[in-house]
Amino acid sequence: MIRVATWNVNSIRQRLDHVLRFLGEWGPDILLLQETKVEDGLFPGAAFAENGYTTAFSGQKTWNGVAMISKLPLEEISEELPGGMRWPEKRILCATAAGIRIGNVYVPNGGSSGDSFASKLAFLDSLDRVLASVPADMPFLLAGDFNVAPAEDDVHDPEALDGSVCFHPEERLRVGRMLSAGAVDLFRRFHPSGKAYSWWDYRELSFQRNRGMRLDLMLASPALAARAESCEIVREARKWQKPSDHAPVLAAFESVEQSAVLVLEQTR
DNA sequence: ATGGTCGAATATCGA
Repeated sequence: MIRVATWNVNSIRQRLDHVLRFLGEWGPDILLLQETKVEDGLFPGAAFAENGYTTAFSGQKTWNGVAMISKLPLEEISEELPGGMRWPEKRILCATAAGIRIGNVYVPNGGSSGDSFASKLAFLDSLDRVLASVPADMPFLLAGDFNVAPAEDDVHDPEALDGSVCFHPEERLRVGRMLSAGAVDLFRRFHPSGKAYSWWDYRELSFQRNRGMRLDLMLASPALAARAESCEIVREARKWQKPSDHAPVLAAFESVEQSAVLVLEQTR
């Protein structure tokens, strides 16, 4: 079994204790982080090394920043996604672990000014091309903070929020394209309906009132989705002292050896 | 319609 998680931590330096606690209590083999908000020279890699994890990170001062924390070796670490997608800000990190090519993304929020929304749509268009470039038999995971709630069950009030940032038809259309092209939204594979959120605004007691959005997604290629065993949102972490506004999302996959046995049994 | 709460960096901006 291989466990992979994604978490927008809203500053790795503010959330270091939370990340170590999550690693200890939930045991992911690989954890993808977004919004680390730290340049590479100040990334707290030693704290993870002391606990037996290897790290890869791509950060910048003040904003953005992505990282991967792993028990397993991280190979072919790159700031480029399959098909050649790159981005001028530090929003992309890609590596192979346990034979799975894993793309970690922090999609622009797109909420502050006019051209930032256009840039968000361009980022989502590029992700669509990334997925199209991946062969169906390649185990590939595209995960992170997409800043898009794909469906009505992914927001607390779809009527009120329709057309607003993170629940705008143009954003949902683009995520919908990825899903209809064959990418599998792992959380919805195991929880096809029902309200579910991974982010709650710090303001207006949103978490206490459970008014949130499901913005953190794990999209699996068909080959990897076939090996998925579970996918959960770890709401508990949003209750910890001084939390991130996002909760981790954790998925489990059969190891290649397990799935090979399954295929043999099915073809017998 | 506005502001509400965080984080980085120290006045505001981004989310």
